[in-house]
Amino acid sequence: MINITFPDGAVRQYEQGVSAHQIALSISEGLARNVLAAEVDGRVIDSNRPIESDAIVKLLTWSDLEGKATFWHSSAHLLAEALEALYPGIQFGIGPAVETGFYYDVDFGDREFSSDDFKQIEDKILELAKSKSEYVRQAVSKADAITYFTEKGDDYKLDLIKDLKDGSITFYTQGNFTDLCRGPHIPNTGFIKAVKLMNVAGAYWRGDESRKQLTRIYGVTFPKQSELADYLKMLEEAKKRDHRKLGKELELFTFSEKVGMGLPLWLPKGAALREKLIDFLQRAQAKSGYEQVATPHIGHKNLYITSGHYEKYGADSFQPIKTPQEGEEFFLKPMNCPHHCEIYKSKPRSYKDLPVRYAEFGTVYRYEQSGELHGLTRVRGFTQDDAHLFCRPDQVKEEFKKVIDLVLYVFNALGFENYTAQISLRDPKNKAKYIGSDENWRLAESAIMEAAEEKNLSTVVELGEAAFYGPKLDFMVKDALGRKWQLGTIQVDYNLPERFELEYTGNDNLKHRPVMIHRAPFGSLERFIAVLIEHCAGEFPLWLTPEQFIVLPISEKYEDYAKKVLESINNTDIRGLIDSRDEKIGRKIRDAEVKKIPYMLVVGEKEMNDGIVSVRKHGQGDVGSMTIEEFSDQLIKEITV
RNA sequence: GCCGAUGUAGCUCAGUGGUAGAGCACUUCCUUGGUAAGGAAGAGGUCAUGGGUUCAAGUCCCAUCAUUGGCUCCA
Repeated sequence: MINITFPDGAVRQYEQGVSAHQIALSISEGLARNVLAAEVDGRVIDSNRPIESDAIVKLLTWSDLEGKATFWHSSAHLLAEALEALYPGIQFGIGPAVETGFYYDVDFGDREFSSDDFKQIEDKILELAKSKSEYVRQAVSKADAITYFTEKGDDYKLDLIKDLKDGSITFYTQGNFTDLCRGPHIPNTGFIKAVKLMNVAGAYWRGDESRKQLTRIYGVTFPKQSELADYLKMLEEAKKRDHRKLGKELELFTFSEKVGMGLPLWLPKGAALREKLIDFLQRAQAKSGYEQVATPHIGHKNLYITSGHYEKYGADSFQPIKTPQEGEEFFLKPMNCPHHCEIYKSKPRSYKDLPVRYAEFGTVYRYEQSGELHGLTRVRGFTQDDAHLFCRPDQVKEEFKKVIDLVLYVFNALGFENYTAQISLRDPKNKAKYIGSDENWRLAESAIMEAAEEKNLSTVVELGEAAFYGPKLDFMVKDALGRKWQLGTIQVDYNLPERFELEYTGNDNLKHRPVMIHRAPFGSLERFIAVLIEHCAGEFPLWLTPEQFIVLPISEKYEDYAKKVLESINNTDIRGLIDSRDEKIGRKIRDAEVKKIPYMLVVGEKEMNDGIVSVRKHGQGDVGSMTIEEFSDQLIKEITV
């Protein structure tokens, strides 16, 4: 007998070699029907694999992340079986589960393939699923594996096997399809009740741009038809929040082919939003000892040679602007740091002066590949809420912690709760990619880790994600479609001070090198606003909304009173407008609701006589009447909270 | 940059090789109203651009540009 410990701590005894399925069956038949796989001592295995010794066992169902992943991985195999049945002779790359669903990379050879073929494949998948074929695991020798895929003619699988150790190779077979696979899998294909192929995309074999591009087919499956329906509905809802759609509808920004791709044009309401965000952050920064600076949009080539950016990005950037006479070359500024370094250098510094904090809403230009551009989240011209802190080595951690506080203040004020913090460190196996000494990197990396820990941030550490000049701490937020975006960033930099030969005089009367910290709580205004739009579905916090209230006169006769209301409320902190169109009140209300204007003030005979306004709140309806002053006071109060 | 999809009025979109369409928005007129769309008329188009096939192309083919879903990239 062996002891099986459950997640709740309960321990039960079973025969040696018992399977997760049998364990489930001993608890209830319903559970057994739903078990997809099992986590045994932290490792996920098939539910029919024998458990030979004492173990901690978690039965995995659809409600577990690992259960879903197993389900989708098995679905990928089923997709492959369907594809092979429909298009004999095609070759397969890899087919893993992803965050939502799965994909399979396929080499169709000369065959054309497009999403028009989805229906046929989906039908085939459902047909195969109905046969309830078991997923059968089989350990094979490396030689046998090679023989099998050589006969089958699948070069990609052979490429994968090449890197595998003999004795660790397993095949999984369901129906007529056998795949090289570590597993685990669900018991049989019958669990898969609903399928939807989502899209088709190109993907390089092993993610390498120089290798062949395969056709990647994305899909998602569910154990119930209704879950698929819910999922599709959720996607529809998410689409409604897309910042590109809302940006257009709310007249925040636009793009013009003539101006150029990836270069956003801010419309009046969008520009107002930007101004408010800038003002908000500048106030917070002023309190934290930042000073505003301003620098030009271009910089001399030598500036970027000094900074190292020319060597690293020169060829992949916007190409230089040349002067007609002297043959000088200037680059559009891709970042503000070199300029700020020169500002630091403009006079001698004492240790008593540090830290120095230079902030600038600096617009920068980067040549992003055309395929990377995406709404406001990836653009070629954008404004960073940039600042550079120059401090003594002993001040790094303290400054870092202050910046973390500032970022969290911003997130809190704008209602971002679901962020993750990522510490990006150097790839220890590829040190050539980075500028700077090992010692400097070690110092920088430990400063970030310690500051994050002392601020109780929950972080994930990613190796190889650091910038070439230093490690960083990034704050990531998810958009409406579940895509992760990096917002705030804090980066320690021991390299630029070196390259620019920045120094300060210490209390020992010797020259010392300051440490530089780059930081941007928003990341960029463009990306931040994009994520903000999706986060709040276009219903911004009242203080940020470009149009906070609208006066709706019942008819032309009350136009003058409406103007009086507008003028007595409008001040620098509150902005409103009048809808003086020749339309009925119902129509004006509808249009104001669609525009998501927070407050609607209906004025007619009654209001004019009593000097009041009838207030309607967006999404809530009529909230009663009050005097103009009462409304104004309430608004100011709401904005300052 | 690569693979796929898309491109028709300001917006959202119909359009089956044979005279370019709808709804909303816009302009004018009627209407002067009480909490989510009052009525009528009008104006608005090089069907992304450039080639080709055809008696005839928004429609079929090719190229280019842009948008878009991914891949690679993101100082």
